[in-house]
Amino acid sequence: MKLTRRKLEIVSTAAKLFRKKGYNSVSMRDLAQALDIKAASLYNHISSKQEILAIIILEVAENFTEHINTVFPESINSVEKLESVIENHIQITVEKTNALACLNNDWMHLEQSDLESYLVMRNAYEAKMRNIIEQGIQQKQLQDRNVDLVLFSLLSTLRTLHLWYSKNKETSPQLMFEEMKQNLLHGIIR
Amino acid sequence: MKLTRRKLEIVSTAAKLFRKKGYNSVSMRDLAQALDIKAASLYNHISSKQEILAIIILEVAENFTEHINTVFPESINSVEKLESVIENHIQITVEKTNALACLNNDWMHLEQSDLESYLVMRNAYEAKMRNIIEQGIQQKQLQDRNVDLVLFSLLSTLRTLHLWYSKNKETSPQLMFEEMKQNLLHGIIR
DNA sequence: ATTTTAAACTAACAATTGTTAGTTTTGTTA
DNA sequence: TAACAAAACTAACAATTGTTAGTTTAAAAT
Repeated sequence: MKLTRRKLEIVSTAAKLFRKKGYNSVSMRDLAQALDIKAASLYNHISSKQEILAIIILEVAENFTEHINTVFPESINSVEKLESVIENHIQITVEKTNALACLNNDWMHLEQSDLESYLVMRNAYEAKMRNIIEQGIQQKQLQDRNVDLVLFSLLSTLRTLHLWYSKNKETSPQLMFEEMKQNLLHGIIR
Repeated sequence: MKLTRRKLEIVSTAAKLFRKKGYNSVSMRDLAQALDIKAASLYNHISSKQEILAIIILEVAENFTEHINTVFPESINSVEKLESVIENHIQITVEKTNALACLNNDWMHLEQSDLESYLVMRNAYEAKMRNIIEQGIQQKQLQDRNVDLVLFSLLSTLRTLHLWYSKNKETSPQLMFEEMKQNLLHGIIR
C-alpha cells in the first residue's frame, strides 16, 4: 500500500499515541477516535496495526543507519565522529520525537521480517559506534576504558533524550548539542 | 492481601515477563502458564493484575527513595553524594533487574493512588538529585552547566543500566561502579 | 480420623481486541 | 451530468482479555 497523505496522518497520529501508552495499549478504536473516524475506516489506508508500527520504527532506524554509513570519511578523527553522532541523535530527537520514542519502547512488538530488519540495523549501528570508540582509544584520544560500557553510556543517554526534550521543547538544538557534547565527552566534574 | 511466599513467586515471575514484553502484552493466562497453573488460580493469591504491577514498581521506587533520604549527612560533598547515588543504582540494577525494568517501562500503566505515589516519589528523587548538582556547581566541584541536562544525562544512563547488565551478568558490581563513575563524572575524552 | 485451610481446578461472564464484508457518502474527472 | 474513485460508514466475526463463582484436591491442624 502506498504512502498517501492520509496514511501519513494515520501513522503520525499513531506514533503520538503509541509514545504515550505503548503499542499494545492503543487500540485501533483509540487511534480512529483520535482521527475522528471509525476503526474500520482505517483499513481503507493501512493493511494492519502491525504495518503502522513497522512504518514508524523502520523509518527512524533507517535514518540512523544512513547517517552512520555515509558521513564518515577517513580524514576525521573519532572524537569528531562522536560529535557528529551526537548531533544526529539530537536532530532526530527534535524532528521525530514520537517515532523515536516508539522505536525505543515498542521495537520488540515488531514481527518477523520487520523485527529482523530492525535488529540487523541496530546491531550494525552499535558495531560501528564500537569501532569508533576503539579507534579513539587506540589513538589516545579517548581514555582506556571498558568499550561496551562507554558505548552504553553514550547510547543510553542519546536514545532517551526525547524524554527530556518533550518537557523542554523550547530548547534550541544548538544549545542541546553543546551541552550534551560536554556532558557525554568531558563529564561533569570540574 | 498479605505477601505470602507464593504471592512473591507470582510477583517475581510477573516481573520477569513484564520486562520482556511489557505489562499489557502479558496476559494473566501467560503468567499462569509460566507458573504452571491456571489463570483463575492466581486470584487465590492476588486481587488483580494491577496489584501485581503496583507491588513490583512501588517496592523499587521505595528503595530509591530510602537511599536518597537517609544516606546524606552534611559532612560529605556533592561529588561523594553522586558517587553514592551511582553505587545505589548499580546495586538495584544487579539485585532487582526485572523490577527496575518494569518501573522504567510500565510505570504509566499504574492507576490512581499507585500512579500518584510513584510520581510523588520520582519527583522528590529528581528534586534531591537536582539539589546535589546545584550544590556541586556552587561549590565549584562541578562544571557550570545546564542543571536539568546534567541531571538527565546521569539518570538516563543509570536508569537503563539494566539493559546492559542483563547482557553482561558476569560483570562485578565493583567494576561497574568504577567504570560508571569515570564515564559519568569524568567523561570519556583523554 | 476429622475438620479446617490453602491452593488448585472447571466453566463461564462481559468487555475489548483486530479485522472483514458490504454499503453509503463525498469529491473529482470524463 | 454521469461515472468513477476515494474514503467514510454500519454491522458483525472470532479470538482474547481480566475476572468471578463454585468445586475439588492436597496439606495442616485439631
